[in-house]
Amino acid sequence: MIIHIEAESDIPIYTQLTNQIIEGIARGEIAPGDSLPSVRAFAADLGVNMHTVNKSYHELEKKGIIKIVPKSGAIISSIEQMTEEKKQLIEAGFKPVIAEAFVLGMSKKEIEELVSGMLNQMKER
Amino acid sequence: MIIHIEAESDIPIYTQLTNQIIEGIARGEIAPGDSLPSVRAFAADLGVNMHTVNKSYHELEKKGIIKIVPKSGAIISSIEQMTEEKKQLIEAGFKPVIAEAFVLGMSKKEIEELVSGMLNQMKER
DNA sequence: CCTTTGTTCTATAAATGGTAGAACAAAATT
DNA sequence: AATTTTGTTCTACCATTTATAGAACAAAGG
Repeated sequence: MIIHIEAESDIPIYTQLTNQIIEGIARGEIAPGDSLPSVRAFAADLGVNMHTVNKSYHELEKKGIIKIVPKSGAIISSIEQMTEEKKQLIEAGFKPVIAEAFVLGMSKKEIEELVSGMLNQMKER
Repeated sequence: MIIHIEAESDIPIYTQLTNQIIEGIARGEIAPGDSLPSVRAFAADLGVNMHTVNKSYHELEKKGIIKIVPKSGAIISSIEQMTEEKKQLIEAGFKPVIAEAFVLGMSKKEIEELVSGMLNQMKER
């Protein structure tokens, strides 16, 4: 999986990393059961600090996407059940981007097609 | 339009305000041509600092959603043409939320229905 | 004429983001 | 068994961001 960090971005490095790992899973490049590199190895690979990678991993664990097993590694979790709480968090994430797309002039149909197109880039389960 | 600011949130106050104004426009509660309150009046109303509202307004202007006319007010803009650059910014905004929803276990169909449902809360143009 | 307006400036305080180094105990490897 | 690697934890430092505060200004509005 190729990670591309932009130091100049206004998005924090650890967030860029978190998002790109999630996108890698969505695309099927890495799958549940697979291990992520160690924080030290990944940090050296990306040219960032160990603590920055560590923060990203803990963010992913908080979201329920990976499981950090001390002295063993960060393993991608299997998908658990969809709770109402999780669904509301996801909806809260969608809210501002949908409203902005609509206000900036995209039609409902265009937005739906954009979302469908992006979903087609992801690997079916 | 009702604005609800959560001081305890990890989302900056000016971002919360920006998003809720955008959502208000999307719902049709405020329309192009309408004026937003003055930074001082809005700040007093919300119980936040004048500069915080000012920052939100400038963020909205940067996005092309309002026009700040000095000594006159902040007027909601009409929708301009959809450029390829704007579409790519919107797509970049969708990317992480779609990937996360998918990885957290929502099916493509569920995601599409969630988006459609949220779009139906918005006022047709 | 007076108030309101957005802008601009300085200032302060807390939180965030990123890097850095060191130390530790446990797991994995050799 | 000895060594390396691992995630964790701690302190430390620095720049930026977030939020508030007050003051001053010129221009628009009533």
